Amino acid sequence: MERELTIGALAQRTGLSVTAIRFYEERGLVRPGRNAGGQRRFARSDIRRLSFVMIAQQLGYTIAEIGARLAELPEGRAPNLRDWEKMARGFRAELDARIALMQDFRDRLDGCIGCGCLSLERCALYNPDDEAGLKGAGPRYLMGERPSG
Amino acid sequence: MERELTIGALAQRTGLSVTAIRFYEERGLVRPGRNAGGQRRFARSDIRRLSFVMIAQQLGYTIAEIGARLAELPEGRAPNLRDWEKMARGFRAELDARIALMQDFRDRLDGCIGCGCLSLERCALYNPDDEAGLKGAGPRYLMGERPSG
DNA sequence: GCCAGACCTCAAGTTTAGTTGAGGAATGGT
DNA sequence: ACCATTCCTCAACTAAACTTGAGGTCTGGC
Repeated sequence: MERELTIGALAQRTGLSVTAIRFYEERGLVRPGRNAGGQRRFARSDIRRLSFVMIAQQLGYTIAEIGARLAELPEGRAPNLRDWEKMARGFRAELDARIALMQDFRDRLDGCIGCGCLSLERCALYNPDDEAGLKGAGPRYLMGERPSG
Repeated sequence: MERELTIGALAQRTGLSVTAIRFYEERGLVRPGRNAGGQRRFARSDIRRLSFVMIAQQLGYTIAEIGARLAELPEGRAPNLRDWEKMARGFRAELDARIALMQDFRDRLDGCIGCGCLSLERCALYNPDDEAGLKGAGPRYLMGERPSG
């Protein structure tokens, strides 16, 4: 049983394409070594790293945001369970916030879409009392940049 | 008080940029008329139409998906409350499904990130019992295309 | 009736997240 | 040694959702 994985093996294990993995390397999400012939050799822990990337992407995070999360993991050695758990705690907290926000959106939705207002100035969805909630972290295609007005 | 709005006025009311509104017209999300000089003139109901676009985008829907929803509204006349409510019902149902899915993801997350599995083959997040749930409708950057493997 | 500011079209550029293709080198089983 | 498969780099292409720029026209207040 090999200690290291070729890019093809990693692709098979994760379901990602080989080109996607190279792209992720370019963006700093994985840092494979090279063998004598110049080919990439990945640690087994990179399976998990890329799993995390895929999951976070499904949840709407960008590569840059995911990279920032992964940067919390130790650099030199393979991250252990404790490292992952620590990192996952922050991730889960953000996810909780996102879910709460979506529920909030949904609850406002009936009132807003169905209501008689024709102006966003009075729209509950665009002018919720707690504007702060919308300014927090999170993927921009989910939360969006608020229009400046 | 004017019955129709210029593109600039609409931009101010919605917080969108003028160019974004032109782009949305190109994609069929609004269908303004033109005045004698060839300039766009929008109905007041387009404020609401664009509000919907913005909200749906914040929730992760693509322009194409939003266009499909808006196509449910009547074409010739300005949509009334009942039209909007009918359309919003379907939208809300989808949103509920999305929230349920995210909660599901979150619940699986602790086990998956914190667990000892190094292979996606046994990962609860990638191989949930109810695969069907992931294949349903919804924005692809939230739900993602499942990798083929 | 002048003219700043708003509007018009069309083309090209931007970012994100990759894919596709060309041309070549390394790997590993026989 | 052979050679199919896998891997390498680099450049260019794709799609979505806009923005920016060039060059020109309309509108409306004085």
